[in-house]
Formats: sequence, C-alpha cells, structure tokens
Amino acid sequence: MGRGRVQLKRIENKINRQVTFSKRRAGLLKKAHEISVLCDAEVALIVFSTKGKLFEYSTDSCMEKILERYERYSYAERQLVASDPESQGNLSMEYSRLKAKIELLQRNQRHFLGEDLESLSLRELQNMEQQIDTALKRIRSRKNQLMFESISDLQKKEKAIQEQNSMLSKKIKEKEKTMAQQAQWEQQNHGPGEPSFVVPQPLPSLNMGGTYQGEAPEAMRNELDLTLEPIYSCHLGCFAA
Amino acid sequence: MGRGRVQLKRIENKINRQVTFSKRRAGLLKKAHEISVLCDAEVALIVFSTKGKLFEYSTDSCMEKILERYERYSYAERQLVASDPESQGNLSMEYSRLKAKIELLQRNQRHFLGEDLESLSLRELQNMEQQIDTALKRIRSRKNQLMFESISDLQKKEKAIQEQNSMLSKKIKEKEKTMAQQAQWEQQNHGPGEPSFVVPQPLPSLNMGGTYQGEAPEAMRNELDLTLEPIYSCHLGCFAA
DNA sequence: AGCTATTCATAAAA
DNA sequence: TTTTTATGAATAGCT
Repeated sequence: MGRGRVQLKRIENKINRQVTFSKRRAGLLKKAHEISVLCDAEVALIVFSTKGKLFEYSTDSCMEKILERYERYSYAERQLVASDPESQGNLSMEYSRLKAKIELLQRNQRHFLGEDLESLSLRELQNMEQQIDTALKRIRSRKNQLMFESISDLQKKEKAIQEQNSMLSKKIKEKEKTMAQQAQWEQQNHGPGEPSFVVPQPLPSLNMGGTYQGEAPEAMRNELDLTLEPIYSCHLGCFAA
Repeated sequence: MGRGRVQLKRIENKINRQVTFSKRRAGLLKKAHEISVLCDAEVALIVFSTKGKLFEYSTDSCMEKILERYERYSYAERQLVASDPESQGNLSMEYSRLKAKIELLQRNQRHFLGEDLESLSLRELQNMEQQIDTALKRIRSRKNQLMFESISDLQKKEKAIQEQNSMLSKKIKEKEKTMAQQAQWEQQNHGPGEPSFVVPQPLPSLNMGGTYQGEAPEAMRNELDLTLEPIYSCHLGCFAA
C-alpha cells in the first residue's frame, strides 16, 4: 500500500524504518482491536520495537488472563531454564517471571480441583475432563498395586508367624511332657503334698495368622493405613494463595 | 475495505462472523509478520476464537521468549510505579523460596496428571483419588451446564425458524390459490388453448426445523464444538519438568 | 505530523 | 472454505 510495492525485508534506512514502524504499529493495534470486537475473539498483541520499547494490545485490557490461557493451550515445554546462569544481574526479573509462573500453576491447580471453572471454554473443559479421567485411572491402578503388595506382604508375614506359632506350641507341649514326667518322678520319690507349679492346662494356641478372623482385618487396616480423613484437609493446602 | 463501511461492533450473524474472523485473522497475522520483518520488531500475537481455538504468531517462532520478555518488562514497569516492599536484601531469599514453591506445584501438577505416582503413599493416593474424583464431577457438571445452554439456544432458534417456515408455507399456498383463480378466469374468458404457467404442484414445505433429524445432530455437534482430540496432545505439557 | 497515489484488505456474494 | 469482485483502508514516499 502506498506508493510502490514493498519488499518483505528489513528497512535499512533507520528513519524510514522508524516511521513505518509507527504507522504500521498503529494499524496493527487497530486491526487487533477490530477483530476482537467484530468477531468476539480474545486477542493479545505484544510488540517490542528495535529499541526495546513495548507496545501492547489486549482484549478487555486483560493481558495476563490471555497469556495464562495461552500457556494452558501451548504445548511448549516451557522449562524452568535454571535461572542460575544469570543469577545476579536480572534477579528481580527472574523473580517476576517466577511469580507469574506460580500464579499460573496455582490457577491450574484450582482447575484440577474443579474450582474456578467459569473461565474455561467447553473445549478446555473437555480437555480437562480427559486428562483428569486418565489421571484418576492411573491413581486407582497405582493404589490397587500398593494394596496388593501390602496384602501379599501380610500373607507372607502371616505364614511366618504361623510357623513360629506351631513351633512354639510344639515346644510347650514338650515342656509340659517333661514337667509332667518330672512331677510324677518327684511324687514317686517324695510323696504328694506340695502344690504343683506346672501349668494345669495347655496354653491356647496363638492364633494370629490363618484365615482372617477376629483381629486380623483390624491389623490389616492399620498396616495399610487407610483411615479416611476429611477430603478437604487437602494436603495441597499449602498452595492456597 | 470491502463493500460498505463496517460498524465496529460484534457481528451478530454467526456465519458472517466466522468468515470475517478467518479473513481478518489471516490479515492480522500477515501484518504482524510484516512489521516484524520490515521494522525489525519483536512481535507476539495470540488470538482465541469465540469457540476457544488458538491462533498465534511470534517473531522467530519463539513465543515463550517474547512472553518472558513481556513479563519482565511489565514487572519492571510495576516496580517503577510502586517500589516493591522487600526491595534488596531478602530478594535472593524470596527467589529461592519461589523456586521451591514452583517445584512443589509442578510435582503436584504431575500427580494431578497421574504421573510420578511412585513417590506417593497409599494415604496420599487415597487423598488424590478423592480430590480428583470430586473435580471430575464438577467439571462434568459444568460441561453439562454449558451444553444444556447451547441446546436451549438451539431449540429457541429452531422454534423461530419453524414459525418462519409455516408463515412461508402459508404465503405460498395463498399464491397458488390466487394463480389458480386467475388461470380459471382466463380460461373462461378466452377459451382453452394456451398452456398454463401456473405451478402444477404445491411446493414441498420447507422442513428445516422440527425434531432433530438428518442434519440437525450434525449442526449441534458443530455448535458445541465437541471434536475430540488425542488425549495426550495434552495442553498442559508445558509443566513437564 | 499531514498529504496523496497506490497498493492492500476484505465484505458480500457465489 | 475459497474465489471473485467492488470498495473502503492502510500506508510509502513526500512535505
């Protein structure tokens, strides 16, 4: 537009470049606003001039909201490019970046907790649902795995204890026999009189293992620590802003 | 541009709005690219359609870098406006605190996505399950609400169209009657001979509204934009550590 | 910053 | 959606 076609390459003349930048910038911002209003779209436009000056437009003057929404959508594996390299100079800049990131993560956290859903579109909700559904399946699967492991451990322990148990029973019986024989021997050699300290009855066999009865399920519950707590004593509470 | 001046207000006709959006979006992206190249500027442009679809442009296809620059810049601006509370001394402490917080949040995010579950105890899993289950219910509820609203809108539209429909049918019948009478009159006054141009059959009534059949479900699907995408094209990938 | 001559973008229609 | 066409907009080169 204007007099003569324009090559799509950097304008070398500095003055011309600056002028063109001013004009086109105005046009671009205007167009951004127009499409936003006409088509009911959400637009965020950020322009840095060569000199580093910032110009921006955003629908409903809410840039942060749109950027957050963008982050949700973008697959970009925005790594926490360890800010160690530039540790000193732009620490405050890093700081603001981190704060922005935290806000974003917290927002997401709320969404994952099913809060603050009014701001999500149907498509975004659909995405969340799929993701959460998948997560729930994985968590249940992992929980089952842990419980089975726990049960298996218990069964082994049970078996071991039972073996120990029967061994002890055997020993006691032998002891009883020995003592009975000894008592008999003493009776025969010294006559009756003194009361015997021998256990009068066989000890009841310790029944800790075997089929789950009586105390056993209780023990299991403790082992697995499945005690339910109020759901919202949420272990994630530390993130409440 | 185009035929006739444009009012700067939301285009109510949905089709027109969609078409205009397509065209203006293309134009806007082009202009953004042009100013970026011609004037050596750094540009980031994000556009969400009404339906929530994302379109973007960024200089050197490096959106994240520009957004970070934006965050830094706008934070710097904020600093100029209000001197921040804990200005110098404990900035580095704040900084490391924030980093720790982010790590926690990211860890949680992974857990909410059903990843990295090995590090969780059974009790923690139990908690997660409850929370996520609740969230899922809320999300589905919200989704249903949105869908019902959409359906309700469609039904209103349907009714309006149907009324229009029957009105048109009535008009056509009246027209037929008039023409039939006219033909009869001509026949009586000039005798038989010329072929009649009267419409021989009543036009089939336009059946656009009514119960959902044929095209209707398809239209609904488009309205709601429920197109499923692969689940793991996960829009939250940005939080992968 | 204004002013045109031109090229561009695009609304309406197909 | 894409193409076509008629028009209003944007803007390059000058002042």
